[in-house]
Amino acid sequence: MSLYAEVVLGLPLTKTFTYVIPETSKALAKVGSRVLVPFHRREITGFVVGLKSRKKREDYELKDIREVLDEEPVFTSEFLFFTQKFSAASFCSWGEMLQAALPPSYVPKSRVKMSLSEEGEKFLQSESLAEGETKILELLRNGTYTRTFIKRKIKQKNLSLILARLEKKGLILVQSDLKKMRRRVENEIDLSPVQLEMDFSLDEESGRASGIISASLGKKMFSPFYLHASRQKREAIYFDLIKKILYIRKKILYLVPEIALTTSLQEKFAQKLGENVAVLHSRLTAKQRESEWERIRTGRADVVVGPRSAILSPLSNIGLIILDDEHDESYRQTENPSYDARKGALLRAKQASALLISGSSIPSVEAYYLAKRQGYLVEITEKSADRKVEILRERSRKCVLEDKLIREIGQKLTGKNPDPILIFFNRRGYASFMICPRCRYIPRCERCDVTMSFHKKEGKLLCHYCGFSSPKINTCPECGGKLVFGKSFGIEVVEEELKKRFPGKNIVCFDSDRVRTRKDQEKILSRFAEKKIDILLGTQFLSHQENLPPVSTVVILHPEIFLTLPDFRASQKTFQTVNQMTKFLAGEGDPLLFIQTTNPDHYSIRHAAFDDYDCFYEQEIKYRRLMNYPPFSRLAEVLLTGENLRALARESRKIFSCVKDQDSQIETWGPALAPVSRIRGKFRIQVVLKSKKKRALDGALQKSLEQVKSRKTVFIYE
DNA sequence: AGCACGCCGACT
DNA sequence: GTCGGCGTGCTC
Repeated sequence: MSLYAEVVLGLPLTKTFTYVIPETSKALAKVGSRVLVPFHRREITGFVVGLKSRKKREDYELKDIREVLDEEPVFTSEFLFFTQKFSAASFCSWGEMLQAALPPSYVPKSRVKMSLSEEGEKFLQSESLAEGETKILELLRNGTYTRTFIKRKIKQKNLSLILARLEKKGLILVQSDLKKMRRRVENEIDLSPVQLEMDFSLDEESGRASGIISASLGKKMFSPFYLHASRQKREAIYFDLIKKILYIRKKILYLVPEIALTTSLQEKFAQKLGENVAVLHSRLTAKQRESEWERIRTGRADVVVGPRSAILSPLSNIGLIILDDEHDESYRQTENPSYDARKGALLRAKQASALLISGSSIPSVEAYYLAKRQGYLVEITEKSADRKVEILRERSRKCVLEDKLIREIGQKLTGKNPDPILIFFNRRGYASFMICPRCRYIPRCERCDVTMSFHKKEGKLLCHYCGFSSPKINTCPECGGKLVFGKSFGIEVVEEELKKRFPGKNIVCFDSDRVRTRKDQEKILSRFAEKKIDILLGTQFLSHQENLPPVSTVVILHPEIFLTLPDFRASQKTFQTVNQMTKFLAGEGDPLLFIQTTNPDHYSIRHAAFDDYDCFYEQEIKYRRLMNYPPFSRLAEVLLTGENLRALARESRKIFSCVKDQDSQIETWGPALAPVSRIRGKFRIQVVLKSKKKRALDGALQKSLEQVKSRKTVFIYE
């Protein structure tokens, strides 16, 4: 009797595929194993998600599994179940999600490669061929290449036809190669309980908070908590809880928004836990990634620390998931597979009957609202030190820095005890575009629908979306006029202005364009700490540096840039950014905060300046309620991307009409071109759906997406 | 996603 | 009439 396997593939397909398990592999093929399968003239890796002894229908001939790649499955059935639900909730492909859960080297794919045959070699010397054909053969003389490589090298259209012709004539050899990955499987081991010497003494309030949370440990069921407290307090409480979880021999998943934050955490853990901590993220080398992954899978690691992708780590027996800095939008993975790790954390904790602690000092209003309403909010409120705040209304658009600001900075720098100053401004480059005043020509990126930013220091034009750059041009290529800078200036202008106003002072600019390496970062930060820098100017990139020493004066220029974005969370983003920047104010010594803005009365800016989360929340939630935005509704943004704009337009209209047919009460926006309508040569069209009836939205979305052929990404806000 | 098939305009 | 564009459909 034959045995069949249900296989999912790492492609944007919703179906599973049935394969015959050959006699010889019967013992080996298990649920959760990787298999190599033939699929549409290719060989790719699939994942067994079910076994069957009878096939469903006889419509077509089933193919055999070529090879079972694992002796031990890579996925447990719990993990398969989790990813199935998580991918469905994220409207992305299950197979792609499973693929993303493995080290890339574990997902072999056959590459069809072309090489010159002996026949072809002879031909090349004697016969005459079409121009395209000769070019290809000449290229292949140098080696064996894949289709895509040849496509890139030779700018010939309908290449596949020519290749097919050459193959038919026997001039080229087409072979599929496969780099197979050996997987070093270690036996699972049962570690004796960790020797815990972690002693984090908690203050009274933190102790109480930790107590409230750990009280639910005994229940052994899913229990969510939201911890609203400062970073320091949160960390102490997390560690206290981690200790308790380890004691009952369960595992911990600790999520942070950025890879950079894993390093310092890892160090903190390593001192106490040694080998028991694993780190998983995309910047590890292939080898590191494999070894960390196997260590986690085999139960050698008790704690896994990582960014959003770590939600897909092969950890079993989870007792606690920590979701720190819950408000941070980098928990959202924006492409293939797209998901929100916060949603994943919730699902995974539920399935594991684990504790879930979300934490932040500036919660997203959605999460805060829910936590309040469902009674799992734990708060430790601290009054931040008194600060003097001055919000300067910008009067004329022409000046970079208001006179008053210049005076104040000058005083600070020359006063009795001069103290370094931090200045934040969030726009890279010198000017965000150049323009010909005569014919209105503006240099734009070839592959994206944006203007090229002018970077003076590097003397070039740069696209901030795809990274394409070209040398600076002075004259208009259309009419020969002299190009001038567009009116929205960048950080380099601020730097120039500061240097002009304060000659002799040491002014350093810290942005992602000029501070590239880790070493450069550290060099500047340590010089700043030693007070060898008078003014440190930086973009948001600087505000993400967590070990920046506090200073007595912080200046924020134009935080209202975000408010112009067509995004219902613009205020929240502004609040979070500004508030994060104010965290660098020292607690003592008359801290002083300046904000120069065209929008000085906006509540997000005002409340962030005074570090007043509660007031911000009250106002923001009012607005959300009024506008029926999340958390009072569910909002789904469907983004279609592809080379062909016509096809996209057609597909997007399909979504629109299908949703309307399903449920006329769902509010829709668009279809419309996305704010940036083309990136890297791919057009972007979006449809936004909104509904109070969350189930209805999901259902309608599911149904309409089935009919859409183009690449789609769904962002859910709730 | 990739890749083949099949149907329409512009050219040796 | 063919070549070569792109819309359409399929992959166990």
